[in-house]
Amino acid sequence: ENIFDRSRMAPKTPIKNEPVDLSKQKGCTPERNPITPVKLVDRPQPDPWTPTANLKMLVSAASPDMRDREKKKELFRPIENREQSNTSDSLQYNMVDDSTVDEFEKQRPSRKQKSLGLLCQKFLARYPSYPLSTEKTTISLDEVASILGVERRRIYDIVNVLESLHLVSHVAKNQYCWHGRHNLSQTLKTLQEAGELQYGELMALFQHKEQDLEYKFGERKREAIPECQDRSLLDFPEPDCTSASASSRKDKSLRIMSQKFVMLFLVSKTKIVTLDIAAKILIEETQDTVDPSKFKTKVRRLYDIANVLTSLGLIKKVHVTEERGRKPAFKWIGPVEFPGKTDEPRGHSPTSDPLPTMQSEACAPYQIHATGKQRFTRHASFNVGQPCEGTRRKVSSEPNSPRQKRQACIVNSDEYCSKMINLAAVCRQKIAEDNRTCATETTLKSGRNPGIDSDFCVNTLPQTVFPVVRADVPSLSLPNGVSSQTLHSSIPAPSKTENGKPPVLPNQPFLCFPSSSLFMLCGGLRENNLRETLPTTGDVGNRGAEAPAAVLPGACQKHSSHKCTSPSAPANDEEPAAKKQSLERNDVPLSLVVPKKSSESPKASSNPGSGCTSAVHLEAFHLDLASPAPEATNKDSTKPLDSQEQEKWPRNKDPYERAPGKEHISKENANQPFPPQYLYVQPTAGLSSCNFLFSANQAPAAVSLTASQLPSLSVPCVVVPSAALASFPLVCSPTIASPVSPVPDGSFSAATSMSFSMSGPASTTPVFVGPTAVVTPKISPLVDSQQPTHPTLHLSPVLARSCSAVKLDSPVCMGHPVTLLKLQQPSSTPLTPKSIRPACHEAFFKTPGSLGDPVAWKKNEGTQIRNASSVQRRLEISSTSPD
DNA sequence: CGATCCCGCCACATT
DNA sequence: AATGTGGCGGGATCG
Repeated sequence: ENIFDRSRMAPKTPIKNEPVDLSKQKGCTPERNPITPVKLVDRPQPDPWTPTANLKMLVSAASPDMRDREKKKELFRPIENREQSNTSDSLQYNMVDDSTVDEFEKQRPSRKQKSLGLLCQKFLARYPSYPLSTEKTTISLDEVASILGVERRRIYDIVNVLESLHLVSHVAKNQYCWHGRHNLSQTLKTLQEAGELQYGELMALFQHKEQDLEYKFGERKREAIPECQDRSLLDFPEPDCTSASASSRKDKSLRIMSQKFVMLFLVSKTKIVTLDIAAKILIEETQDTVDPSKFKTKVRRLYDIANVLTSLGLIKKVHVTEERGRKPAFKWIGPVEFPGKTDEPRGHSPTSDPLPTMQSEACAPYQIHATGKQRFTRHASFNVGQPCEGTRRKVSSEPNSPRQKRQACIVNSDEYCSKMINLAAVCRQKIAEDNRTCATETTLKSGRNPGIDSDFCVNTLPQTVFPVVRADVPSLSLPNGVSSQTLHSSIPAPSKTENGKPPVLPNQPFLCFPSSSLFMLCGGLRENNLRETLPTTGDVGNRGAEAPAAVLPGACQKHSSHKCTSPSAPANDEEPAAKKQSLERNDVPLSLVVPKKSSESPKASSNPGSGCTSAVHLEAFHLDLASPAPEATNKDSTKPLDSQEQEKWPRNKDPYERAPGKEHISKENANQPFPPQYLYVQPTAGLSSCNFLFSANQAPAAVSLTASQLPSLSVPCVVVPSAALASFPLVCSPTIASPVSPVPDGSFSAATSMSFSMSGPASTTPVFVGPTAVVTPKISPLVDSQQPTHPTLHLSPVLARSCSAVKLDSPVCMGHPVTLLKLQQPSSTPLTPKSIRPACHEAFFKTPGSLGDPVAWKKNEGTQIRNASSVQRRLEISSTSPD
């Protein structure tokens, strides 16, 4: 070091460092002695040099060199690192020694250059946003700190925020594991849900205006509310923190603050949060008396967090001018839709890894769900996907406990808002009660799951709720444009409807059968024969029961890596949570029908295989598509997918026009008469080992299948061993394989066959069954290519999406691109002011996911695609900002 | 002068 | 006790 100093610093050093340097200097060079004194004399020293400072200088000076040598010189200019502010002083003396010094001086690190935001960018630049699942990237704090030329403390600031979003995880001492943004949307979704529970009302209050009212309603609408309420209510009261463990003060840490901060954005209607409001909300304890100092401190922290979030591209700084003047604020510019769409799918699979942590940390409140344990188990398995598994273990084990504590803490913090919340709570309770009546059964189901982790709870609850909420089917049948609207409207309605009809809302498109084991899934495909299955659904449907023929094969694809839907039943079957099975389609299943017992009968009748299960769960997902013709008979569907797709493609070209909204949809509809629907019948516990999937019909699929290869399968139903399902997530993509997919139908058939065979044994890998041939390998490439082009995406992309989705995190598969689009549009569309539907969607998705096994899809193949989320984003963008 | 937020002390946690 | 973490707030810098 000394040497080093001499070469470079020598001149400067003397000036600055009085005592220390002197000693050193003396040792080193007598010459300087004289100098030093002079300097001192000259300058009374503005510099507060401290021994530490010297050390720092040395270190900093050294570090840069190190970097250059060792690493690439790339990084930054040494300048940054150096703190020598010696400038003036040094100049005088130093001039002699080094002219170069001056330069450094000039460049002195302006504050900005050292900002946390910039530092964070550098940090992020070192790691891929979407690392391959296979590669686990470990981050060494010391290493990074030295490379970036900052103190480790700063790295903590960054890492803590990143950890709150699950971009990294704390593996071990000084070691963090980089996950990238694969799970980001999932995390955000979770946070949003949590946020709604905790802050929805508060935010509404803060954001006064008439909006508030709406806001509240909207929130209530969302599934979260009811659920949350229960939880929240429960949780809040609990002072658990204390008891649970000595809550370490750390619990409140930056991490939690960060999550809460993000929640505020996600809950905020405007997506803009002012610092003061955030600080007020986040300050624990009495909101009444806001200790000024505390407030100030909080704001400081928020700046720290905001800097990191800004670097992540999730928020941006803005100013809001209010009566009083302009206030600093931040606007959320990250993804927003997860709830409904993107997230849904993800929810399932992604939940596995990310959620656990997330939930534990952030969402202490949600514990209710039953699903928990199962997930846990799976959870472990899930880990596979993630990069740092080995580490994970630790994490999972270790962190959990601590995190739990944290949760407790969180709860407490929430309490501070209790007053405000209480008001809301009252309302919620009412609502919740209503819901409960309806949901009770469902809940019970969830409850069945023996082990429930608090972590998972969040998801499950909402899910459970959803089913309940949606009652009406009518909307389902809706024609195109209408359908989309209805869906949305319907969704919101429920919440509002709280008035009284919990179980079935008139408006709602879906019927809820509390205990029903059946779920209907509606694929984007036009014809789903499913409706037959459900009386109510019938509307959806379409043609008769027979229609359903198109079996899953076409519709559903399983992908080993993909997460598709999950079927749920936990592999074990022990607890066949009815819901779990839900498939998800990521698509946006508009409606969900859960006919319970009653439904069973119908289904059973309808289904040949039904016999297996006395209690079958039927899940129906509905794509919003308003397909023009519900009528579209099977036969229509029978049209070769290709043809349809082809048509679509061309159209895709014009996406822009469509984009605006419904119109777009209508077109699609035209193309696709119906969203395909699938019925998934789960065997009740133990009953059958087989699961049946019925495709509403996708003609194409059916056709292809039968024609090409699965003559035997002519039957509309696909039977999948429950066990298999459990282990695999099913994805049903009503949509046809995009033309892109090279795989011929034959492949498809093969796939199907495989699925069956697979089912028997418990294979961990999910099978993807698609009407069209699905090619796993291909998928990835396709996805990539497609992604870039957003417009096209929506159409063909189905597969891609599904794939992508799968790859990513989302457990759910998106089967129907179209549907998604539609949904999004509406949501994105300015038309409906309220974003209600999103919530609904989310709930939707969640349900399956949460219920369903938490398949650990996410891992999937190594190659992960940016997810559906990205796609969605694009979509949204396109739709939202129509050019 | 208010908005930002760097810096690093020091308490607490972990090893 | 050493070391890792990270809460916290003084006070510098920015605009």
